[in-house]
Amino acid sequence: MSNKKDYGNHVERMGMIAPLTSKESKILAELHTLKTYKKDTIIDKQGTVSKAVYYLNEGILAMEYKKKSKIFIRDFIFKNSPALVYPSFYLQEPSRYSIRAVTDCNVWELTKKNFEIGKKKIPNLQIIAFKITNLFHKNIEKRFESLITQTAEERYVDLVKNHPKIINSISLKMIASYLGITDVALSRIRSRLAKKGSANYQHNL
Amino acid sequence: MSNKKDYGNHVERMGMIAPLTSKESKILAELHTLKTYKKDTIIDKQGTVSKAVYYLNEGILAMEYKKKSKIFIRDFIFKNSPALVYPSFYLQEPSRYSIRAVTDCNVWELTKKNFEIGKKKIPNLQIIAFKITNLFHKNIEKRFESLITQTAEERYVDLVKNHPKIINSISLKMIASYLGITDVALSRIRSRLAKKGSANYQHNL
DNA sequence: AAAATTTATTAACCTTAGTTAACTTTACTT
DNA sequence: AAGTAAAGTTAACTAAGGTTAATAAATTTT
Repeated sequence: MSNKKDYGNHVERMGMIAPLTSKESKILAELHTLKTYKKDTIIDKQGTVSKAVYYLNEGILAMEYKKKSKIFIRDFIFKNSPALVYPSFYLQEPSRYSIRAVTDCNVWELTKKNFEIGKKKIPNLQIIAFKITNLFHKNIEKRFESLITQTAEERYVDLVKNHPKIINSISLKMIASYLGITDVALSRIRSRLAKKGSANYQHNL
Repeated sequence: MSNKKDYGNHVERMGMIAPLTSKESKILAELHTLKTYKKDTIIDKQGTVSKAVYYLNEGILAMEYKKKSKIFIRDFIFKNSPALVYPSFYLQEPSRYSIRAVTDCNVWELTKKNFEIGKKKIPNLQIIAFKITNLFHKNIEKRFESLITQTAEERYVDLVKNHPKIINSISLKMIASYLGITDVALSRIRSRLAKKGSANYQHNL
C-alpha cells in the first residue's frame, strides 16, 4: 500500500510520467472536475475549439470524424486513459474530430484555463503534457501504419487479440467504422473467420 | 531585400517559427551540415534510431514503411520543408519508417548531438522543435482522415490538385503506394478520370 | 407481455482493387 | 543506333468490400 494521499487515479498516473510533490498533487486534483456523461453524448465537438483535456475514469470514449453525414472512428479510449483533442486543445484552433461517450462515462476534466493555472504552479505539468502528446502521436502513427499495410481482416484479428472485451461492449457498427469498413463487411469477416476456426478445429481432431 | 545575413533557407525558416538573434542564427547555421544524397539512398533507416533532423534544400524525400518486403509510402517531402523521424529522433528509440531520397537531394542535417548543443545556446530552439512536431502531427492526422474517409480516386484527385508537379517527378508506382493502392489500380483510375474528363469536354461543346 | 426499435447476419448484385501477364512506351546503356 | 531495362497501360480473372434489402435476434419502449 502507498502512504501517499489518494487524489484519484488521474493524478497518480500523471505523477508516474513526471514526479509530483504531494502539494502539487493536491493542486492538480483540485483543478480537475469529475463529470458524468450519458451514452452518446458529444463531449468535445468537431469544428469547435477543445475546451478541456480528459481522463477517463469509467466507460468508453471514441474519437470520431463526421464527414458527408457518415461517422468514422479514429480511435477508442478505454478506462484509465487520457483523452485529448490534439492539437486543438494546445493551439486553441477548431478540432478535426469529436469525442463521444460510447457508454455512460465518468470523466475527469482539466479545462484550458485550469491547465494554464496548473502550468504556473506545477513545473512538471508541461513535461507531462508533452509526454502525453508523444503517446498520442505514436498512437496515430500505429493506426496509420495498420490502415495502409494490413487488410481489414488482419486489423480485426489484431483488435480482438489486443482488446478481447471490445466485442461485448462496443457495437459491431462502431468496430467496423474503426476498421474502416462497413458493418456488413465486418459481419462477413466474422463468418469467414468462424469457418476458418472450425476448419482448424476439424484439423486438430 | 533583407539586411540580415544569409545563413541559408533552413535557418531563415526556423527564425520565422520563433525569432532568432543574428548570433543565434550564425550558431544554428554552423551546427548544420549540407549533405548530398543520390537518388534511392536510405537516409534514415526504419528500425534504427534517427541520427538527425533534416531540412530539404533540393529534391524530394519519402517517408516509407517496409513490411513483408513491400514498401508503403507514408508521405512525400518537398523542397524547403523539414523532415523528421518522430518520435525516434526525440526519444532515441527505433523508428517505424525510413527516409529515402526519391530524387538526388541536398539536405541540411542537424545531428542529435548538435541539436542538444543548440538547445543550450538557443532558447527558442526547443520551441521551434515543438512547433515542427505539431506540424508533423497535423500532417499525419490529415493523411489518416483522408485514408479512412476518402476513396483512392478522391485522394488521387486531391493530390494532383495540391501538387500538380508530382506527376512528372515521381513514379506512378510510388504515387500508388502513397495512395494505398497498387500501380495497376492507379493506372485504371487515371484512364477512368481521362474518360470522365473527355465526357465533360463533350458536354461543354 | 407486446410492440417497436436497434443490432447483427445473410444473400444478391455491383464496383473497386489485387494479381498476373501481355504489350507498349519511355529511358537508359553500351 | 540497337539493345536492354524500367515504367506505364490494358486485359482477364479473382477477391474484397459497398449497397440494398430481407430476415433474425436482441434491446428498449410503452
